[in-house]
Amino acid sequence: MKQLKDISTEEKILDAAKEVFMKHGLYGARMQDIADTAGINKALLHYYFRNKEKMFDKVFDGALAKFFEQLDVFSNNELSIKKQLFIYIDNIIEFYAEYPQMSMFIIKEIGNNTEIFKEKVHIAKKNKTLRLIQVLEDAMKNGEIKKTDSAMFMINLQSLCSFPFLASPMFKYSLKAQGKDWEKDFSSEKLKQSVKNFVESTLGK
Amino acid sequence: MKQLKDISTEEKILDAAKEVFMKHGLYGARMQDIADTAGINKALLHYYFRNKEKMFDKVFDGALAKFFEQLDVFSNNELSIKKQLFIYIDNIIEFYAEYPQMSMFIIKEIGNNTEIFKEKVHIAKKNKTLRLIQVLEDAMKNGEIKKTDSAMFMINLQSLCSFPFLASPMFKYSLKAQGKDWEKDFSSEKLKQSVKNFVESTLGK
DNA sequence: TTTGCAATTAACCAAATGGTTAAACTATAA
DNA sequence: TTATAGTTTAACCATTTGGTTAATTGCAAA
Repeated sequence: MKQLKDISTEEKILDAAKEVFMKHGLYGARMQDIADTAGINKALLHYYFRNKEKMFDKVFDGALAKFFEQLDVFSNNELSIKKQLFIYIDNIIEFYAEYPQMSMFIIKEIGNNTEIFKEKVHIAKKNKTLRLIQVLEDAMKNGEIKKTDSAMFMINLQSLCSFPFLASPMFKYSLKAQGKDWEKDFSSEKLKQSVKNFVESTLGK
Repeated sequence: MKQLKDISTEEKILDAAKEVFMKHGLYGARMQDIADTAGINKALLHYYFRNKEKMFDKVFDGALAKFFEQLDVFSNNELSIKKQLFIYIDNIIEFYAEYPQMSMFIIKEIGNNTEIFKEKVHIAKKNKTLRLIQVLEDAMKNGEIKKTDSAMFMINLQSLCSFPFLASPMFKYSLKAQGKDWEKDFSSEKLKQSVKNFVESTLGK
């Protein structure tokens, strides 16, 4: 029972920390806010995690690990490149639907401290090596897909998948002003289809 | 000379405020940081702008006005819809190249306080009414362009144009890890072309 | 030169914030 | 029941932060 309660409190804190850090970032997040969100005394935060930065690291590392998990698809050489891309699109969009603030979170922290990020990514990636661009260029040479600027393709792909979630407050507002309804006009499924269309028209033969 | 100096100091403060607010947002920005960046005493900030929020408003209102300026193209009915879109793409990408943090800035503030944002937008838009979606749907009915989900098209378009600038720290890092160089592989011109290709293949007949 | 007013600064204040500590509580093993 | 160890809390501390104030500087009109 003791063990169970321990985990529960630590869990409560981590959940609250995730929420608050995602919203405000390391810099803007307030310890009291996290404590209130978790429904516990502020001192407990320091009891479980020595200080703000250590707590932030825990949250950030978890986020990063989940982020890199999505890239595993491209290690599967048995699938065609397009199949791999389609699976990746499904996964990454579902991931962003669950953690809409994730890309902003990562972008901000990467910008604030490139060196530490480099180290963290190294750990999160473990032995995995991501070579999406290489995989793409190989497939282009094979004639498996149309030739195109591989780096720009990757940028476009990431843009299409993550921005809608990041910017949903803006889109909600903008669509409403034009007599549309975000909840009706947007869904993860629609976005998946739309991104796949983009891939098809860019790479498909 | 007095008048000129006044403007110069106020200008210095606004430039510094823009820089710091863009980087950290209202919540995370520090008045001392702004003062240091402007190279003046902190008290001067309160001398020219009563307080932090008022100063933030000035910066935010300016940003918002510039943002909405880009939408003027769609009021020009003499150009074909595709021409309008191409001009918009050129303008908005150049805008983001100059203010890379702008969309994150707007998104964050819209999310934090929808009501105030609504009011600000109302002022920034003035008499302009934006009906990009309506314009698109009309052109589809005319047979001027291919039929597609207009809301999703708008979302995709915004994603492609603004995310690369937002996420440039991430892309820089990611490309480097794959043996590529962001400075070489990415340029506003390349992005413009890429987005235009997207428009062409989505709407073109 | 002197006067007067706007611009600028150093020093200060109250509130907020990250962090600490000692006491109190809780559950379990003896 | 009691001793013990882990858990939780209220009260506190030092620093930071937004904001104020009174004094100083600079400059233009008299």
